[in-house]
Amino acid sequence: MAKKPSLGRQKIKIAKIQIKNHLQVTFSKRRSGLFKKASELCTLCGVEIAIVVFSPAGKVFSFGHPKVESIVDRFLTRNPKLNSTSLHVIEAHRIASIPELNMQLTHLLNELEVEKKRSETLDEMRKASQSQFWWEAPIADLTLHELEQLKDSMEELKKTVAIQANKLFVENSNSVPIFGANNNIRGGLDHYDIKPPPIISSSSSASHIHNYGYGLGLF
Amino acid sequence: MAKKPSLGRQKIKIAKIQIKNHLQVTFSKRRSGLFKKASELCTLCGVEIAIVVFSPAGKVFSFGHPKVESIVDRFLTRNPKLNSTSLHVIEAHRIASIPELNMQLTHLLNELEVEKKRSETLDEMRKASQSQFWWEAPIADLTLHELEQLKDSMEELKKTVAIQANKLFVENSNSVPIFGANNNIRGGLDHYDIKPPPIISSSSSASHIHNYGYGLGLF
DNA sequence: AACTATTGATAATC
DNA sequence: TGATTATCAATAGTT
Repeated sequence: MAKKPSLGRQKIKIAKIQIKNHLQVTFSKRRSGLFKKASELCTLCGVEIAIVVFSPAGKVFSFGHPKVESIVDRFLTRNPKLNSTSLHVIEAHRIASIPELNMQLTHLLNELEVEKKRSETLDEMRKASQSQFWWEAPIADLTLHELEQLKDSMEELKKTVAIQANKLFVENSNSVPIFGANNNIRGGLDHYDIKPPPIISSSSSASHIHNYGYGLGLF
Repeated sequence: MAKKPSLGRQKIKIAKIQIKNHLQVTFSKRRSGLFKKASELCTLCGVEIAIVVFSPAGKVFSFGHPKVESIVDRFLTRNPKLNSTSLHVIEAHRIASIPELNMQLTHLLNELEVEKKRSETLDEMRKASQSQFWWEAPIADLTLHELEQLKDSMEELKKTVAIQANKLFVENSNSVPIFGANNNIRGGLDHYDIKPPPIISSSSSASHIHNYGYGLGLF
């Protein structure tokens, strides 16, 4: 009888797999392969790795050692872990900068007052506008699904605020002491200090709208 | 003549490599291998991947398609892309003449929270610096233990700030029904977002940051 | 960095 | 899913 053993692995072109079932299998296999490679790299070289994958189905898979959050947070804030040496340096600056901190705090309290007044004003305006009609409409008409999405959005905002708080802390803990060491640096660092960056970041966040056509409404 | 060809690849144990030189070579090889696998997975399965690696030397290497920031941001906020349904909802609300005021207020509340957080942080730091005298001792006199204490208290502060951020959010979301009445939160944040400011991205060309991107001709 | 013998990953198949 | 196998691709050790 002519046996037909498996052809075994065949060379494939690196291009989008069209057969959905096939794609799912390949995704699963290669994802676990990728995570395995990552874990080996961790062990062999003692490095820290985070991997985040959004599947075509919108599921999120992640690998992280020691922890995805800590690594991506460090990446986002561009803050390498402080070793004791850099702590020395930073702390030296901090000690020299307590008066500067106070000055900043005073300045900030002023800013905050201004912000509070502005927001109070706008809140008044909002209340006034409530007497109009715009919000009589929607919520009751939303489907459960849509309500869940609203909930997600709100949770995202909550999370964003928490994350930003962390970022602020880390940024402050690094950049503030430097202020005391050199007044001229202050202006430059102000950019990535606190103020919600103006329009600039809109371009980066706008880019998430474009994918390459392989998302096809799956999200 | 009896040549002595390479033994070729030999099996290795997955454990931390001790020989530094060897480790560096392996790290380099396997890192590029990992990124290549990731890019293949992107192409084959049409998924979005972000990888961040902190090398033992503290350098950052990253791979991202389409963009590390957008992916990790989505991961952190646990918020999948808006699908056409929610986009439709948003647009419906917009057409229904939701006042620009709402967006501005959302933006402003964000700013205010950020300002509050900032001043809280600085206030904490100021208080800490006033009450803990040992900080003011010459840095050289600090023991390792004291430095660790410092680190711990900084981390504690970070947590406090994050918690406070949550409280603020909840308070505001209770007193400002606008959040619930329209799904504009995401859209609003897209324009006024508190992402890591773009300036830093210029440091991706800085010597200590190494980025690999799918679609940049690197593979 | 380039080379090659081997191991390790995985495409096809069940 | 999970297992098998023939093959391809990655890489450890060497130059």
